[in-house]
Order: sequence, then structure tokens, then C-alpha cells
Amino acid sequence: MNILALLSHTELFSPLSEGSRERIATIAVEKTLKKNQTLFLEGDRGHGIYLLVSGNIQLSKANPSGDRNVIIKSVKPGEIFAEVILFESDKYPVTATAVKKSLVFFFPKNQFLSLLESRDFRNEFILMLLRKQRYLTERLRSLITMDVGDKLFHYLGQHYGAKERIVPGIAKKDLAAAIDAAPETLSRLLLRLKKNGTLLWKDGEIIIKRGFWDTFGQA
Amino acid sequence: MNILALLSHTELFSPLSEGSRERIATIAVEKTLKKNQTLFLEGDRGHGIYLLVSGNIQLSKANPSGDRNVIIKSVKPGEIFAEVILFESDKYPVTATAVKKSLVFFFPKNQFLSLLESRDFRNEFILMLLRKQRYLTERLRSLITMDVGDKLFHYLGQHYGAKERIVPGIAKKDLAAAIDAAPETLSRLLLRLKKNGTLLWKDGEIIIKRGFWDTFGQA
DNA sequence: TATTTTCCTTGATATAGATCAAGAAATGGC
DNA sequence: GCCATTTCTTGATCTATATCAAGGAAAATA
Repeated sequence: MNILALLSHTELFSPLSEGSRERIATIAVEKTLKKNQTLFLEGDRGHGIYLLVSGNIQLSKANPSGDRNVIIKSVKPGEIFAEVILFESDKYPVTATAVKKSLVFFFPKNQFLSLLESRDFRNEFILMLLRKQRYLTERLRSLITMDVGDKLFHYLGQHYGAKERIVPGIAKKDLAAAIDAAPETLSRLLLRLKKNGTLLWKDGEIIIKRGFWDTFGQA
Repeated sequence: MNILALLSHTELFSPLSEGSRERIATIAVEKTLKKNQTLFLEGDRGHGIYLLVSGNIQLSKANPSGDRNVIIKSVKPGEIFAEVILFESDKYPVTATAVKKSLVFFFPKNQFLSLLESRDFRNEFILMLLRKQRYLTERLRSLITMDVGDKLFHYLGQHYGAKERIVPGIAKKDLAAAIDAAPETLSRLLLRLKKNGTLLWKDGEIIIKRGFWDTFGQA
């Protein structure tokens, strides 16, 4: 598969000149992950950052007592993760696990840093950081004010768009974790939504009532 | 008061050369805020970013239904806020309110952007963004796994250090909001902690049992 | 295909923290 | 120093969601 072509489809790299993209392509290292495979563990030493090309990866963090695992973010294709390695720390602060078969590019730290010398690239990079920050801010708000139902639709909207049919491609238990709910809670929620006709999850496909999204706050 | 001297004490600007700091000082605009004064509202048009010099400012966000107000972050002296304005949006995504008398510097957008041309400054700026991101990530984790008690001590540790006497200088209701609890809940928590001797909040001062911090997970 | 393992559902129960209410204390303005 | 307003406390009640448990479905493995 052509690395250059894939890069031109990512939010981060597409606005760059063809030349810059070529330079980036030369430093990228491809890696394929199987479902449930761990890319790196919280605390592991790291020498570079990653770009998710396809699939889905979850970043999680154990809490101090070590009992529960918290999903910090579920990474979507086109997103960069583990940027902390660039300046901040030489250890990954989270664990990255593929939720389904995924393809990532690895960019060695030093080579990536030299790319930042380019003005366009740098601005785009900063912009990406700000966007991510905004996402976290938003997530924080949602966690505090929303109930499970809101969280579910908020998640679906964010990740698949406000569509009537969605093929999530992840297990219910993983979705439950992503919206910070117990699997049982999600199960009960889905039952309730099915009963009142707003949503049906069947054969790996979610069907949402026509017009629902118009009434739901944000997409 | 001397802007230059104040700048050299902030995390962001102190590593810069004297010359860079002088340039920055020339574009900074001072502004004093009284307790409870609003600096800007969510949705307001913005033309620059802010640096908190002294005092304490809370960034909050209304939820869509508009009923509740969520504290996203309480800004500490030396921190920059409203950076989104630089590239992302021309509207502030949060509301900024001074919790006590505060001093801020305002940096007009265009002039600040030209500062980013300097390599040292830019790296420091990116580092700051990454730190903030890590903070939000941490906050997210804490919200999900911690109970109010943990949240209280986590907050105190983060904001004042793991000390035995702390002068918070903010109202209990504001502290309650910062740890996402109802004022009543904090009140009850404090009573419980007083009874078992771990913490006493009296005359605007918090006294924590000797050795407590050693047993408390993180500082 | 058979079998083991993982995932999902449903019920019963527990609980942290929110909300409502109303009096007490503190704070600020004049 | 006095009144008004804002905070703080304490009690009673409510609710969403977690947790525990156990049977059934689906998926992976042999």
C-alpha cells in the first residue's frame, strides 16, 4: 500500500505540500495490529509518535489502585497519538490497544522534530494539538453533565456522524467502556431505546429513528 | 509593576532569552480583575490570548440545556489560557471568571503569532500545550475513577502542593465546583474528615494531618 | 462440528452523591 | 456597627448507575 496516498487523506498531513509529504513518508514505519493487540503499555519507553491510518485504537490508563482501566480516548483514523514523547516524557503515559485490526505509522522522534522546522507543518501540528485539547475539554464537560443516553448519542455522533445507519464495528463492551458505563448499563439502555423505537442495534448495525438527530443537541 | 520581571517568573517565558522577553513585554497589555469579575464569556469574539500573572481564574462551560455550569479548569498563575483563539476559532469556547482579585496580560493574536517564528519560543509553546493536554487527560481519569474525597486531595495536591497547611483563598462553593461536587457534598465531606482527624478547614486555612500525603497515592 | 471461552442480557440489590429545604454563619456595603 | 446578601451547614429524600449473580448467545478454537 502506498504510504504517500494514505498520508494525503489525513487531516494533519493533507494541507501540506507534496514535497513535505514525501519527506514525511520516508520516515514513516508501517505496523499492522491484530484485534486486541497492544501497541504499547503505560510506562513503556517510547522513541516516537504514531499515526492511526485505519482501524481503531483505544488509549487507556490504569488508576493508581490498578483495579480499573479507564478509556482516555478512542483514536480515529487520521489522528496522531503519543505526541507527549516528542518533548515531554520518554515514557508513554497511556496504554494503546487495537480494538480491531488496525494500521499505524510510526515516526521516530528525532526525525519528526526536524519536520517541525517547516512553518506550514508546524502550524498544522499546533492546530492539531489545540483541536485535541478542545476535544478533551468537550469530553470533560460531557462526562460531568450527561447521562448514559446522552453519552451514547454524543459518542455515535462524534465517531460516525449523525447518520441513520451506523456500523460501529466494535463490541458492545468496548463501546460501553468508551462512554464510561458498565456493560450492563449499556445493555439496559439499548433495551429501553429499542422499546421506545429510537434505536435498534441488530446484526452489527445500528439503526436510528429518522429525525432523531435533529432533536439531539449537538452532532 | 514591571512586566518584564513578572514574565521572567512564568514557566512559559522564563526559558527565553532576555531579548525575546523584552519583545513579548512590549506587546503585553495589563488588566486587573476584581473578585467574581468576568473576563470573557463563552461565545465572545476574541482577538488574543491571556496569561494569568496572579490570582485565580476559572474556565467554565455551560451545557447545552444551559442549566448547569461546568468548571473545565482553574487557571493558576503563570499559565496561558484561550490559546484556541490563535488558530482555531475567533470565539472563546469557555467563560473566564476571576475567583479572586487577579492580574492578567493580554497578547494580541497577530503579534503573538509572529513570536512563534522563534524556535525556542515555539518549542516552549508546544510543550505547554502538551502539558495542558496531559493535565486534561489526568483530570478525565480522576473524574471517572475518584470519589469526592480523592478528588479533594487530588485538587489540593495539584494546586497547593502536598503541604500540611494550605491557604486556599477561594470559597468552599468554588472549590466544590472545581472538584465537580455539590456544595453540600463538600460540606459533609469536610465534616467527616474533621471527625476522623485528617483535615481541618478553619479561618481560611486548611490543616492536614501529618503524614497524610505519604499515604495518598499521587501528589 | 463440538467445545471452550468470551460476550451479552436480565434481575436483585447497594450506594454515592444530587437535590430540596430551611436555618445559621459569614461577608460586604453603607 | 447594622442590615442585606451571599455562603455554609445539616437533615430528609431521591435517583442513576454500579455491582453481584447466573443463564443464554455468540464467537473463537480445536
